[in-house]
Amino acid sequence: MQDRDIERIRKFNRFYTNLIGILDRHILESPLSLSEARVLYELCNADDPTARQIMLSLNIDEGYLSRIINRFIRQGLVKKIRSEKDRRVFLLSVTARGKAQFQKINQASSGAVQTMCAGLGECETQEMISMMEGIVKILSKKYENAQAD
Amino acid sequence: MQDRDIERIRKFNRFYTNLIGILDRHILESPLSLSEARVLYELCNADDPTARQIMLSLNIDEGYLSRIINRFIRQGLVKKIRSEKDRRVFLLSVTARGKAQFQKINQASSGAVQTMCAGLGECETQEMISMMEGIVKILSKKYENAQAD
DNA sequence: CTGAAATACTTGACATTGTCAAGTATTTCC
DNA sequence: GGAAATACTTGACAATGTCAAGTATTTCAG
Repeated sequence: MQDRDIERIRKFNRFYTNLIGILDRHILESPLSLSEARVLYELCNADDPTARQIMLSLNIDEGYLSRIINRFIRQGLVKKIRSEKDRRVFLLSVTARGKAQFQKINQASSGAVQTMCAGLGECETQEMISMMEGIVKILSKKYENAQAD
Repeated sequence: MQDRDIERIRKFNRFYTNLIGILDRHILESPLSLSEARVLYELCNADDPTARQIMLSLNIDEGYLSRIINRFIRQGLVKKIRSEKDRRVFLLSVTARGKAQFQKINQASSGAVQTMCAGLGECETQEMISMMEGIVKILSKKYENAQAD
């Protein structure tokens, strides 16, 4: 691959980093931080999640995560019950309130995406989405479940 | 735009956020933090940069930036001279040492991109790049100089 | 069966990163 | 000439993330 190609990719990366930064700022208007939002996302989308599992899939510090989860519990967003199979682990579940909070963030996030696309024509939008999916398809061969480098 | 479309875009955003996170971790092996690296990038790529200008283009806190720049000066990466035209502003310039540091980060960053693309065929790579540029083209109508939301 | 090692989570201490607001110097413009 | 605006700095602090040691439980080699 040529230097010129790398430069083009990096240019995209800079552009998209910036864009994601703008989108994320919308989410930060919620009572949750970015990391908290990601943890909640993970909790809502994994089945029978545990701290360890989230730590691995989010590649987040174990202690930091422990505090986030316990904050969620204090806020009534999440419950944990000790596993009967292995009493070291806690099975985590999102409460109704947690799900509501998640929905709120979700809607804010979707709203931000809509804002980002406002003004684009239907055709352009579809084109863009299929390019996004094309990129994922090409890159996900390597980065499917990549957490480390 | 349909909910389904938003979800597809958000999926890409999650994928790419994750990918950028992986790439950034390479840069963090340098002595500069991510923000510092971005400031240095900006300093190296703007002409006659000033703090204010960087603050605007990076959308970073003024005080925070001030400290980063003064740290750079202490480290001999940057020099500032008071503008004769307007003695409130400082004209910033990157020293040889600063440029060397920048090159180092640059190379690490390019290396990370290469790793990310390793294993892709020439054709796939070109396809991917043109999709990236297609996305930028579509979105940059709105987000050309977007800093705020 | 026992005890050393491994695993899951917690906690304290701390470093880094980022934010807010007040402060100084200079310039602009009525 | 002086109030308002601009460019930058500084202090105080909050948010975020990291490291390592600590507790409880389980696994597994001998």
